[in-house]
Order: sequence, then structure tokens, then C-alpha cells
Amino acid sequence: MSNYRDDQIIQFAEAFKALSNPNRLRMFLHLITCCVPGTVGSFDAEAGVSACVGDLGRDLDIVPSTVSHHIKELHRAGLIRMERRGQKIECWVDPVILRSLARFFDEPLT
Amino acid sequence: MSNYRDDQIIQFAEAFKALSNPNRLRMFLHLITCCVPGTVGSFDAEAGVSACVGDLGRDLDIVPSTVSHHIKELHRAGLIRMERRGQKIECWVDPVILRSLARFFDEPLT
DNA sequence: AATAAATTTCGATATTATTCGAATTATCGA
DNA sequence: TCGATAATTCGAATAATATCGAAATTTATT
Repeated sequence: MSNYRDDQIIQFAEAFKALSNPNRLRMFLHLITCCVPGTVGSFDAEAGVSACVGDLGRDLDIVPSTVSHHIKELHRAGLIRMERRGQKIECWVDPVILRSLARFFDEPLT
Repeated sequence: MSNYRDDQIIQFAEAFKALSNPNRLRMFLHLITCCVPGTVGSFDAEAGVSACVGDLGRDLDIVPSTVSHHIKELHRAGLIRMERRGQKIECWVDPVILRSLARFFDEPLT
């Protein structure tokens, strides 16, 4: 039937579950648009381009502990990577899974 | 930030929610691979190529009422279309949303 | 009209998810 | 070392989801 193994299907389902929450999806889009996938945003406080946990929760009307929880979910699903830089923890989108998700929907059309 | 309006983000989140259940994702993949998106599968019982509700539940170890529920979810999320043909109800993938989902992940990479 | 096949609806239950607030940990700067 | 900032952990309340089985509906066949 499908070209994917069952464990791959499970993995895709996990990714979609992570993106099924509107707030998590907004965070993911924030990361996608604020910096080139695979890289953390440059630290320009003026331009407001950044990607730490606190920034991702801004404009979302949820408390920090909830933001933290959501980011952990995105990370568990393999969508983002995280790294501590001083007090802040930087996040960025994993370009590999982004590519595989694009192919997931693109392949059947080509 | 993102290129999408908030109502579009909500709509994407709905689509991802529908695909977040492994059984629903398998059904979706079944539809994608059994027939060209936008068309129902040809009715060749020999080849086993078809896309009615009963067929989608086969090999999935879930009862018909659960299959029906899942298909309704896929339909509510706008992922598939359905049409009655006699006793059976045929399903096929909506090519428009498939394209928009592909772009969702493809755009940031290009 | 009666039966069979395909699907849906409904109600129930068990599991999982969302979000909060309080308390805790980690790091930086004075 | 103290205080401030950033983030996490934990427990709890509420809401949503997945799945089943029984009963009902729709369509085709005899």
C-alpha cells in the first residue's frame, strides 16, 4: 500500500500531533519564519528576531510553564532542536524533518 | 510573523489533528496511494483497488463504527471528499488541501 | 416484503491533552 | 553571594479523544 514502514507512519503521526495544537503550530511557524530552518535566529534585539522559549510564548496568552510544555512536545516529535545559551534556551526547526514532511504531501502529487 | 492568517492556521491545525491518529493516517495514506488524489479508485475487485469505508478499515483491526468515525474526522478536517455510490460510500483525497499542505512545509525551504 | 450488506448514530468508558499556579533549578550580573 | 531572569517540574482541574458494542438507517437483491 503505502511507501512508508509502520514505524515511519507512527513518527509522522507524532509530528502531526505536535502540530495539531494551534498554539504549538504558531510557535512552529514563528520558528520557521524568524530564521532559516536549521539555524537559530540572529540575536538582534532591535529587529526582534530571536527564538528563545520566552519569545515563542509572547503574543500567545499562555503562561511560561505551558510554553515550556509545548516546546517539549515539539522537541519530542522531532520537529525542533534546542540548545542552552546562557540563561536562554534557543530553538530552531530541524530542516531534515521539514523536508520529509514536505515530501509526504508532495510525493503523491508528482 | 507568519504568512498565514489566524483562521488559516486554525485550519492547518485541524488537518494535522486529523492526521495525528495512526489509524486515520493509515487510511489517508491508503487513499493517497490507491488512487490519484482527486479521483476515486477504479473498481477492480481483483486488484483490490478501492476506497469505500469498509476497505479503509480492513487490515486496521478496528470495528466499522470506529472506521466511520475516523473517516468523518478526515472529512471534517477537509482532507477527503465522500460520495454515496449505491450501498458503498466512496472516499478520495482532496487535491487542493494536499497541495496546500505540501506548500506549508515546502515554502520555508525554498 | 423480507433479508442482507454497508454505513452511521448513540451511549459508555478509558485514556490522553490543555492549561494553570506554585515551587524549583539554572545562569547571569552587581 | 544575592537578586533577577529564564526555564522546568509537578500536581490538579477540566476538556477532548479513541474505541467499542448495540441499535438504527440506507440501499440492493430476491
